[in-house]
This record gives sequence, structure tokens and C-alpha cells, in this order.
Amino acid sequence: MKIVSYNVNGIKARLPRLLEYLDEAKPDVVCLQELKSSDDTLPVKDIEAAGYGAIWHGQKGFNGVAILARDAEPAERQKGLAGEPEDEHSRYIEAEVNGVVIASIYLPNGNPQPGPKFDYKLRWIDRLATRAKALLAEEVPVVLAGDYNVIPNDDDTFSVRAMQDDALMQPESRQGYRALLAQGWTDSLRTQFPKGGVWTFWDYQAGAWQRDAGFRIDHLLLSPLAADRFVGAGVDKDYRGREKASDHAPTWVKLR
DNA sequence: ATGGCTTAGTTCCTAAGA
Repeated sequence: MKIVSYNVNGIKARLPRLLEYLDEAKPDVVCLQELKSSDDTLPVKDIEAAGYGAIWHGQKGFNGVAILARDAEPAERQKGLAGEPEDEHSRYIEAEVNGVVIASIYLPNGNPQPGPKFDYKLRWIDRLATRAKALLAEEVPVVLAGDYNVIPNDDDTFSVRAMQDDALMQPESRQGYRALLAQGWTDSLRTQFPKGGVWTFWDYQAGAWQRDAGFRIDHLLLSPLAADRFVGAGVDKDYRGREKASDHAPTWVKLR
């Protein structure tokens, strides 16, 4: 079972790339982020025609998450996170697919920091942790897949110096991520590549892709019962180098 | 090497991204 996290940076602009990916990689589940599209303008028919059932949590202009399943209909469990009723950002959707609970997560960027956007990011991590703890208590296989906007370790970026003032690498951001892991979650890509040096994002600016100046912010966290079924993890990096690519590459885990 | 790009909407500029 190949489960993918893919921040598409606009599903309308990325549709040819996404359909190509579904056809070539044939992933079983794809968690999408940054749809930048309201529910009524999503390319639902194109995804269905590619052989995928899908549930969506869109938003006009920015944010937006979805879960796609090959030859299956994801059974929706939850949209959004508890704790801030006035929060209207579409950043969380959760479903069950073939006995595995899957969440598609788009954690706030948090720049500039310090400031209200950074405060929102930290509160959002706490709200996610509350949900994650409840999921662990269910004692079922769970995959929390998404763009966490957190660079967990110094060896997860091309340059600590270039990123040192960025919200993605602040101690508070990392502490939130580590607290989540400490509940009992397994970081798939870190398990596969414990020495780091593996990127999932390359900026559009300053030739970042050409000089491999990237970092790792897309993560797939496994509950203990999912980790028992871990086969491998990786990044389908070549999709970042194609025409009209997203600035993120599809990042995946395989479970038995 | 991040002023220098890409996307979407309120378009011939602004906001947001990371």
C-alpha cells in the first residue's frame, strides 16, 4: 500500500502533473495539500476518471486538502480540528481507507515570525497533537500525512544559516513536532534515511532546484500498528524537475 | 543565492507561500 503526501500548490495549475503521477506511480492513497480551490471548482471528474475516489475540503484562493484512494471511496471521519471554532482554514481532513485511518494535513507556514501567523501555527500544532493522541487511543493503523511546515533537524535543510530566522525552523516549531512524535508516532522518511539530507521541497526562487537547495517539511507519521507494517519510504523527486512542477515533490511510505 | 518565482483573485497589482 503506497501512501503519498503531495502539496500540489494549486490543483488547477497542477492537474496535468497530478494525473500523470496517478497514472505512472499508481499510488493507493494520495493526500493533497494547497488545493487553492473552493469545493465547487475542484476537478472532481478528472480525478474520478483516473480511477480514484476522493474526499475534499477546499477553500477559495489558498489552503485546501483532499484524500484520494485508488479504486476505493475514502470514508470521511472528520474535517477540520477542534479547539478554535472561528478557524475557517481548510487544513485537515481524515478518512478511513481499507482499514487504515489517513489524515491529510496542511500545517500553517507561520511566517513572518514572531507574529500572529506564527502564534496560529503553534496553536495549530497543539490542536493537531490533541487529535493525534485520540487517534493513538483507538489502537488502529493511522498515517498522518502532510505538509507540516516544520524542518525537524538541522540535517533536514540545505542550509541552517539560510533558514535560521524562518518559522519552519524555530525551536518552538520543532518542539511542537517533537512532542507529537513523543506520543508514539514514527517519522517514515527519517526511519528510511536516519542521517537526513533528503529534501521534499525546493523553492521556485534563486535556482533552488538546480543547486539542490531544499529541505524536508512533508512528513508521514505512523501509529504503532502502521509502523509494524512499514516497508519503505521515499521521495518521487523527479516530479519536482518536470514542466510546471509544484515546489513540493510527492513523498511516500509503503505499508504491508 | 531568497529583490531575482509561482499561483490565484480582488487582475495590468496584491496576498500568500516557505
